[in-house]
Amino acid sequence: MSLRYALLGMLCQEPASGYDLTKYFEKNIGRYAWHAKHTQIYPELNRLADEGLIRVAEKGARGRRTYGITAAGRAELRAWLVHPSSKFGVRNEYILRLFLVSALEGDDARELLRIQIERSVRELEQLRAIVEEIDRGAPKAARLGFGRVAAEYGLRHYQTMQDWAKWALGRIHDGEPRAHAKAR
Amino acid sequence: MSLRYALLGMLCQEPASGYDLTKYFEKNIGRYAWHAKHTQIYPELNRLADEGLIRVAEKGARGRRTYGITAAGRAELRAWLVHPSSKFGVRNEYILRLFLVSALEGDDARELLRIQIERSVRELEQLRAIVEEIDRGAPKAARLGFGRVAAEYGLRHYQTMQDWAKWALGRIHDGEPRAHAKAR
DNA sequence: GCGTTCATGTAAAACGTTACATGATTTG
DNA sequence: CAAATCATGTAACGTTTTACATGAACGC
Repeated sequence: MSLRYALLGMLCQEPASGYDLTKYFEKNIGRYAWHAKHTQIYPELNRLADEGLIRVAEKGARGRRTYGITAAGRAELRAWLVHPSSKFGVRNEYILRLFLVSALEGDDARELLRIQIERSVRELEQLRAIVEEIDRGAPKAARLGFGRVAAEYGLRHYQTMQDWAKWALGRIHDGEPRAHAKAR
Repeated sequence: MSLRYALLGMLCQEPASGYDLTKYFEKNIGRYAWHAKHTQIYPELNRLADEGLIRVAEKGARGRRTYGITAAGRAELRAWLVHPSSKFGVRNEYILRLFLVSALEGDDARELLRIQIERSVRELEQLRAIVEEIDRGAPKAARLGFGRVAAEYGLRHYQTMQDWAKWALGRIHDGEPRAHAKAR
């Protein structure tokens, strides 16, 4: 059910085609908030159009259809955002891996945590480059999806992950690796 | 496919029943890394047992079966953690909502962001209480799932979310709400 | 003994991924 | 004119949720 709201939210910012939206998912929103592929996006767009929440605003070359949000669509999105819905449903394999690393034997865990930290350093470097590019003008890129907002989140998120992984590494060093490994 | 590794990871820390694991998912790992319900956990445990990756270590009252990981299970988990698999597949409705808020009209967005920030303040307070409890002894709670490691992640994660939401709020205030609302 | 928590399951429906498919337009 | 990219789709399969189901043990 979240997919439709993600789409409405993106179309609320600016009109876009299914192809555009697929790219936004890949680059921005899909990296941090919600992931979807074109095979799910196209049918959902057709459904949203049938329900009158979005509408074809423009037809382009190669059968391209640019959709815009309707008043009904905006109302639907707003209603969803306002209503509490305190239930989560997190799925993040990257974080899962970091959690599970700490279940391994001490040496293994240390080695794998170090690798994960290195990876997130590289991730951060790439993100910093993207943010700089956006901030130094690049007006088109800035508007794509949730460009700047997403990038800022990514920056803070990966920094947090890295700090946490280092904290976890320190904890393993400090002698309390797996309380139960000994007890077994 | 991630579910089975989440289960193996938890059983690697200490033996547990399907019922225990369901609770760990609700309280710890499911809040930050991977979410699953008992209707998915029980069949998966039976499959893992059939494959020899886990085994019934103890039978208790009310049909309770406590599983322990086998050597094969540990090897399987390790192999998965070592191999790169750089593809993400994030799904986090909470973050999605924060992203989408910025797609709304200025006033609406400000109001909703404030509500979200208040929520995460409360969330943080609860977490801090849990962490304190764990650190002040509470040896059983500390061992459940990824208790302390998960709580620390949660702490840092929610603090980051809150800081980011405030940053986003400031950005909306500073006159650049939705570049395209005007252009249309 | 009554309500709650413990403990495990099944089946249908909804959601999401993978593999397959097609053709138009642009770029070099 | 060949390769890359743009652009949209369908069908089979796998994963996850929702609704339904059952019964044992514990606390009051």
